[in-house]
Amino acid sequence: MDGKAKADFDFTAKSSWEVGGEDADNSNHDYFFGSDYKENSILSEFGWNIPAESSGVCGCDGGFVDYDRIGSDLAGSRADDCVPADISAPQADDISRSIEPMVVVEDNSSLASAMKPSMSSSSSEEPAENSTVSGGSSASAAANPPSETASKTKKKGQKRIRQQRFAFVTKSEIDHLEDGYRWRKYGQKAVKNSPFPRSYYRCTNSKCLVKKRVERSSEDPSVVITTYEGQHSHHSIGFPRGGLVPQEVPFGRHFATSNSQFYHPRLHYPRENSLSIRQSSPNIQVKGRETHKEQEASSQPTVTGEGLLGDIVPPGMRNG
DNA sequence: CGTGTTTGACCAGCGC
DNA sequence: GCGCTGGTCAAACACG
Repeated sequence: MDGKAKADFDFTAKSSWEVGGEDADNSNHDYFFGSDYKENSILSEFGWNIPAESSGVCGCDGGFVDYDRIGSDLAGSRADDCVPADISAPQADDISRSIEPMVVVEDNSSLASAMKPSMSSSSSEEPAENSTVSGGSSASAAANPPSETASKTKKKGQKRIRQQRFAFVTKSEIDHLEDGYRWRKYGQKAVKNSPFPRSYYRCTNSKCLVKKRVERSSEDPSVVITTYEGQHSHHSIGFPRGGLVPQEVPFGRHFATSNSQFYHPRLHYPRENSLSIRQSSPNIQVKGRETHKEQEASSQPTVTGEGLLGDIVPPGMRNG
C-alpha cells in the first residue's frame, strides 16, 4: 500500500512510458499525448487521424500531460473542472459516466526496433499484429493452427515484443468501454498494488490481433485505464483506420482536460446502448456474472443497425 | 450450438 | 539461479 501513489500506473513505468511527445521523430521514445500535431502524427501511426483543431477544446491549455500528473489527477483532482462538452450529453449523464479520456501512447519501437527498424513508418496496411506481437504465442497461435505449439508451449527464444500501445484513461463506471470493435476476453490477472484485476481482450476478428487491457485505477476506482496494442487490420465495426477517420465520422470526439486534451474514439454512445448499460450496471462491479453481462452490454455495440454500426459501417462490412 | 467468459496453469522477462 | 510479475493459453463453463 505504500508508495501507492503511482501504483496504478505501474504499467506505464514498467513499460517505460515516458513523458515527452516532443520526440515524435525519435523512434526511440515513447509518446505521450499532449495537445497538438505531434499526437496526431503519432496517432496517425496507428491509423488514427485526429483533427489538429482539437486544440483548445474547452478552452483549456492543451499542454503536456505528464504521468505524474495523471497519477495525481487520478487520485481525484483531475479535470473535473473541465469536462468536455460532449460528455455532458444526457446519455453520458444518464449512465453516470463521466468520461475524461486521456490518451497515452507508447511507441514500442524501442523494443520492436530489433525486428522492425522503421516502426514509425509502419504503413497501415501492415497487420502490425503479426509483425510483432510478441509473445508469439497468441500471434502465432492465432495465425497457425494450434499444432503442438499452441499447447502452452510458447516459442522459446522468441522475445516478447509489444506493439505500439496507447492508453485511454477514462473516468467511467463501465469497465469495458465500447470502442467500436468487438472484443473477446482471454484473460484476467490480479495486478500488483491494485485491488482491481486487469482484463485482457483480443479483437474477435480472427485476422486481427489487436489487443487491449482494461484495468481500473487503484487510486480512483472510477477511472478505467484501457490500453490498446496494435492496429486493427480490418474495418470492423468502425474505428479509425484507413478511411474511417474521425473527421468524417460522427463518433470522433476530442477532449481536453485542464492540462491537455484527449481523444476518445467513441464517447457518443448510442442511446440504446446507454440504456442497456444503465440497466445492467448500476454500480461498478469487478467480478462475478454481473460483470459478464455488463461487459457484454458494453462490448457488444448494439449491432442492430443503429448506434455505432449504423453510424459508420454498412451491414456488409461488419465482421466483428 | 455458437459465442464469449472464467480461471488455473504455464511461460517469459526482469530484477535481485 | 531464483522468485516475482505480467501476459497468454485452453478447458470448462455460462448464456442466448
